[in-house]
Amino acid sequence: MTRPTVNDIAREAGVSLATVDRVLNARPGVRAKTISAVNDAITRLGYVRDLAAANLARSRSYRMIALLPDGDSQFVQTLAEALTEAAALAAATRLRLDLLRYPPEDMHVLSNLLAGFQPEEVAGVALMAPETPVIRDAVRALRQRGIPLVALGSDLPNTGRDHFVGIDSHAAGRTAGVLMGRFCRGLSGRVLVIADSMLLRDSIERRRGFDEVLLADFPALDVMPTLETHGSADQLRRAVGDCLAATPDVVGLYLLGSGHRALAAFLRDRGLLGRFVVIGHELTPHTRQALMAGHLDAVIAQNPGHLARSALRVLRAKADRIPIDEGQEQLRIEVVIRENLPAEPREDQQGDAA
Amino acid sequence: MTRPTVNDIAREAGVSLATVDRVLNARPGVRAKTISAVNDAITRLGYVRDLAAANLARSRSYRMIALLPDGDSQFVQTLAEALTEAAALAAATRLRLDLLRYPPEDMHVLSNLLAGFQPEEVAGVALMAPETPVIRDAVRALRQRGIPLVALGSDLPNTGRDHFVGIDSHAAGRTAGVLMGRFCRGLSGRVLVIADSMLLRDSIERRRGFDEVLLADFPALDVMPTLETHGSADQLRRAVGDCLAATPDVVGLYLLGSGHRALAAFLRDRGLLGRFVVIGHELTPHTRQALMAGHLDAVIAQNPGHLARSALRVLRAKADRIPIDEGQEQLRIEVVIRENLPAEPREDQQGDAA
DNA sequence: TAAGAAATGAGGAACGTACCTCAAAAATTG
DNA sequence: CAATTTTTGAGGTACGTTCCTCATTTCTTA
Repeated sequence: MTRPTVNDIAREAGVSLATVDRVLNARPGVRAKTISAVNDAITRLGYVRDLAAANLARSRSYRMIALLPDGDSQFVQTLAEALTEAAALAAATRLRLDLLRYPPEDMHVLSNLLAGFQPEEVAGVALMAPETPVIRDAVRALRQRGIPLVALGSDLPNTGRDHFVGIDSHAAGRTAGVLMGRFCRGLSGRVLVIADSMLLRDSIERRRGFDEVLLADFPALDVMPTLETHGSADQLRRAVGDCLAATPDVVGLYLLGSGHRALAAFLRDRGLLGRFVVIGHELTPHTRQALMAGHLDAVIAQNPGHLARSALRVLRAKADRIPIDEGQEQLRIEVVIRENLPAEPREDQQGDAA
Repeated sequence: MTRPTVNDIAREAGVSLATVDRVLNARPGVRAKTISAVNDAITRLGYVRDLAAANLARSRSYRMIALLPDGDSQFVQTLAEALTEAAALAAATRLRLDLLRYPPEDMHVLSNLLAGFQPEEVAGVALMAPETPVIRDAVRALRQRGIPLVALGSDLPNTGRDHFVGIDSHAAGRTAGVLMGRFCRGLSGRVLVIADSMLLRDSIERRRGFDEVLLADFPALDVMPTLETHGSADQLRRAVGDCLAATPDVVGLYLLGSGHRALAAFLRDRGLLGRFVVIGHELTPHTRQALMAGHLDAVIAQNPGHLARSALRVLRAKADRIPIDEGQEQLRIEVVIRENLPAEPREDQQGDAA
């Protein structure tokens, strides 16, 4: 009736507890025949190791590290908060997360940080970084030392990272493209694409997906070359202003990255708010506000809370060398419009010990 | 350096371990002054109770029950699988889930089932059922006995259920409405609404949300009275056929419930596939296929995996009387189009004991 | 201030697993 | 077959908490 324990296995298999323990924990000195006898008993009884007890006995505690670029990106900021929150909850199951920020302008700082992590101290690393050669090497070396690493938000496919926690940027761009195309049904004209910088893998892939869809399925829409703002509101005003002046038949705006506040301010000044179909990425206080006000028609987003929790779950699984639940870790490309905007996250996080 | 334990609290507060235990577990016989002394020590040390150890000591095991209506609804089927899968994972943390189905035509069977659950045996119940008077009474009685209950998929607001795991149907209907309106930009005409039955709370609320949006924001579209199919493909063919014959200017179809396969077959027969904007609910093998084929333009969905895991987490939290993480339990109203369709779930679930 | 009640302390057993040591048994080798 | 190696058994301690008992101290109140 109750759950079988290691003692039950021993009895069932006709061996001692010590032998069961050797088999369960893959310790040496057991004959193949005995091993299979124990495993048979395990399957016969339907034994499932009590992870709580196991971790308690091991007095295992996991120190994880999350590395995010420094700067004032709203998305990174939100993700940092989500990580902190997820870590607070995971603290009850002996996981500690240190959240570090690195200067995005110098990858050597990050590389040195990574090089300093030792397997005795660090049970896993979640990293959000572009895949430069320096980083690639540092990640490879880290994994060589036996420290699991998951790429967070932006993939590092050529580093052998253990897992990627995030959404497929290309598919996200395609999704944005379809929405742009469909929301512009019956219209013909040009679509402006605005990015911080086209050096980031994410931006490139989104743009590629977006273009694909518009080219194939919405011939009435014409996608213009990307306007790069480098995070500057002035540059955005200038670039978009010039472009609108030169091409009067703009019907849609696609923001690959940030700049929603600057764009809204600019459009408001010109009396153009609501004139275009506007689609952007990531749900931040700014995009949320723009959605509510109706200046922004849709946002393609990944849920920072899910991102954070998934990263911690995967890292723990990797540290324990147990398989991950693919279904649970598959993050959705969310389409957010005003009508399915989730309620504002509340601020009062009361971690109560009682 | 290491995590503080109950012994550390005792030392810090200058009391005995027994007293700390009394405070932590809200046992009687401690002066208010002592309680606050202990709590101060707890906050000073940043103590977080080790849940693994706590549950081990309690040798608490949770037997939860999930109750779903019987029948061949694809969504319920998928949800049942998700629950089984989530339960398999939760087994490692001493949770057992019994999944029961009840005949949807007789609520007294369900009511009797609920009446039979005793708090000594059942740590929590997840229930998907319409809110009839019989059920309302049974749920109230259950909670009176101290058994936590969460409403699954469809809310039971007047029963005092501990929590609702699911999405807001009204908002889901509004979301469907906006997509219908925007995907029909430039068109004017009628929109057909097809439902299994309008007796279900969900259908009513979706319909209400849908109507609201179309009425307020898309005056060019005219919503027709609901066609009820009662789950029968024939009835669907007849009703939709009659309606299309009578009103030639139909531009959109909205499926409140199931019937995607029957609708696709009907439209194919008539050579009408792809002629209308079609929007439906829930991601099932049928809607997935229809999305891929392009017969269905968007699906408003809730993620069955999230639903299942959220239900188990909430029930466990309720059983432990600890607060739930609102952020994590807030389920999103997903908008699924072909471009953000998640990869087909794989079948090979390998639960490995080693 | 003495009797009674309330609060606190001391100690131990238990939960299921990990990990250790030492001795005994079994298998393998020369 | 004896010597050696390998495998197995027996038993203990530890992890951090819960929950119990019984003794002792401290506070109330008549």
